Amino acid sequence: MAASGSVGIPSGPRAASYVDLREHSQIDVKRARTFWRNVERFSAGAAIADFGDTNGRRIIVVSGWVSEFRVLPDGRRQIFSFLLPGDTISLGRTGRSGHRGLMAVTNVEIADAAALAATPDASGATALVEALQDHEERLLDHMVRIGRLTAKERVLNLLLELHDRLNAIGLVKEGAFRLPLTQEMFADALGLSVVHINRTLQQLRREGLIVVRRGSVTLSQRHKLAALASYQPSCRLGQPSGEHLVA
Amino acid sequence: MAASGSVGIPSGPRAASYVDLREHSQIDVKRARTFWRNVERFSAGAAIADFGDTNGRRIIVVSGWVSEFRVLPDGRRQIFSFLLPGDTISLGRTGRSGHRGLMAVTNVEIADAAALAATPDASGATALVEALQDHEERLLDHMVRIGRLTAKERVLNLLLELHDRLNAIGLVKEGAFRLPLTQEMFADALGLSVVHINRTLQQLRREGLIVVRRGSVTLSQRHKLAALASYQPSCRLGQPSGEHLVA
DNA sequence: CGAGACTTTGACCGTAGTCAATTTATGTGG
DNA sequence: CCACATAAATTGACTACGGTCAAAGTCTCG
Repeated sequence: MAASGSVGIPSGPRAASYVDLREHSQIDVKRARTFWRNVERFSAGAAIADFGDTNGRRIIVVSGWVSEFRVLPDGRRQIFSFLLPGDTISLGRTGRSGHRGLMAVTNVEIADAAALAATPDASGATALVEALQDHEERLLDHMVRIGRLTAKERVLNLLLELHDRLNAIGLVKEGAFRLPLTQEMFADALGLSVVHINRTLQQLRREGLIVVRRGSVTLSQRHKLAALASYQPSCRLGQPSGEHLVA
Repeated sequence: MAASGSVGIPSGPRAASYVDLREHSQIDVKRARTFWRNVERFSAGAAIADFGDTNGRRIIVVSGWVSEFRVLPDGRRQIFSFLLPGDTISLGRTGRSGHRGLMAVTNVEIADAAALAATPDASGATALVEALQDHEERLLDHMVRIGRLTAKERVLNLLLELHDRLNAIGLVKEGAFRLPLTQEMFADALGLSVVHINRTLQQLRREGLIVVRRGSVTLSQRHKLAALASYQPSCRLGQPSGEHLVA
C-alpha cells in the first residue's frame, strides 16, 4: 500500500465522519490545521489531474461533486461514478493514457487522504479501507445499472443511490437534494443518449414519481421507487450524523 | 487491510508469477506445501460461497475460470468479470444479500491468498496490491464496454482482453485460446441477450474477423480488431513467462 | 438412444439512438 | 438593464440496434 499511515477518520457513519475533526482534542486541532493546509480547490468543470505523483495516492473529497470517467478516442464518454463529500478514491498508478479522468462537477475541495494521517487508534485506517470498499461496491452497482436495467430503472436507481448517499451526509432535506448534473452527464453515466435521458425524466415527472426543479430533485415515494428500479440500498450508509463542516 | 501479511508472489509479470514457487529454495518448498494444502477445488457450475469468514478475505485463482456476478430479484444477471489463473480478488465484507456471487465456470482450484504469506521481501505484498488494482482497472474497462460500445465492439473488446490476459499467462498458442463460456454467460457479461450475442458472433465469423471452433477462439488480425473495438490493451500485461504450473 | 443444455434461425417488436430545429436558461459585456 | 452569445433542455420525425418469442437444430453425456 502506497499511502501508508492511518487517517484521521473516526469510525461511525462513513462519508461525513472526517468532518468531526473540530470537536476533537488539541492534537486533532493540529491535525486539522495540517489537513486544511493541504486542501486544493478546483472550480466547476476543471480537470483534476496531475495531482502530484498520483501513483497509489489517495484523495478525499471535502466538498462538492467530482466525476470519474473515461473518454474514448472517438469522443464517447463513460462516467464511472460521482464522488460526494467524504468519498475517497485511490488514484492508481500513472501511465495508461486513456485511463481514468477526474473532473470537478461543481466547485470542489479535495485533500490528500495521507494528510489526515497519525490517528492514535486504527479507526482511521479502518474507515479509509471501508471507504475504498464502498467505492468498489458502487462501481458494481453501477455496472448492473448500465448492463441490465432499462432507461427508466437506471435513472431512478441512480437517483436513489445519490439520495441515500447525500442523506447519509446530511444533504437531504425532506426528500429533496441538490443535483448539480447536466442531463449530458447523467446520460454519460447511465450509458444513454441525452435525448433519451430527457424523455425519461419527462416521463418520470408526468407519472409523478419524481420532482425536478431548478437543479434539485425530490423523491417522495422512496419505497415505490426502489421497487420500480430494483434498487437495494447499500447496508453501509448510516443516518445523517448531526455536525457537518460542509453544508 | 484485513488479510495482512505478504504473499508469495515474486515480482515480475503479474498473473502467473505465483507459479514459480517450485523453482525456489527449500524454504519456498515448505511454503508451497502449505499453499497446496489450502487449495480448494470446485467443479464447473458450482457456486463459490461461504469461503469461511469472507470478510476482507483475499483469494487467488490457481486454475480454471471463475465468474463474478450479481443476480437481480427478477432473475436478470450481470457478470462483472471473469477471473483467470493468477487473478486475486478480495471478497469484501459479508452481509448485503444481493451482493456479489462467485461461480466456477470450469473446474477450479482456489487458494486463500493469505496462505502464501511470509515472503522474505515485500515483493509478494506488492504483487498482490497490483493484482487488486488490475482487477479494479478491468472493472472500469468493462463498464465502458457495456455503457458505451455497440454489441459488435463489446464482443470483440472482451475477446481481446481475454486474449491478452491469457496470453500473459501462456495460455495462447498462435492466436488461439480456449474459451469455456456459454453464449449465455457472454450475454450476461456484456449486457446483451443470448440471441443477439449469437447473431453478433455469426456476423464476426462471416466477416472473417474471428474464428470460433469447438470451444476455442482465434484472433488473427489483432491490430485491426483492436481498432474496430476501441480496445486499448492494459499496460500491465507482460509476455508469457516460461514456466507455468497450470497448463 | 433419450434428456437436457446449448446454439441457431426467423419473424416481429420496442427501446433507445440520431439528426435537426426550437425553446429556455445562464451568463457577460456594454 | 438590455443585447448578444453560449450552454442546456426540449421536442419531433425517423431509424436501427438489440430484445422477445418460439421453434428447430446440435451437441454431450449418462
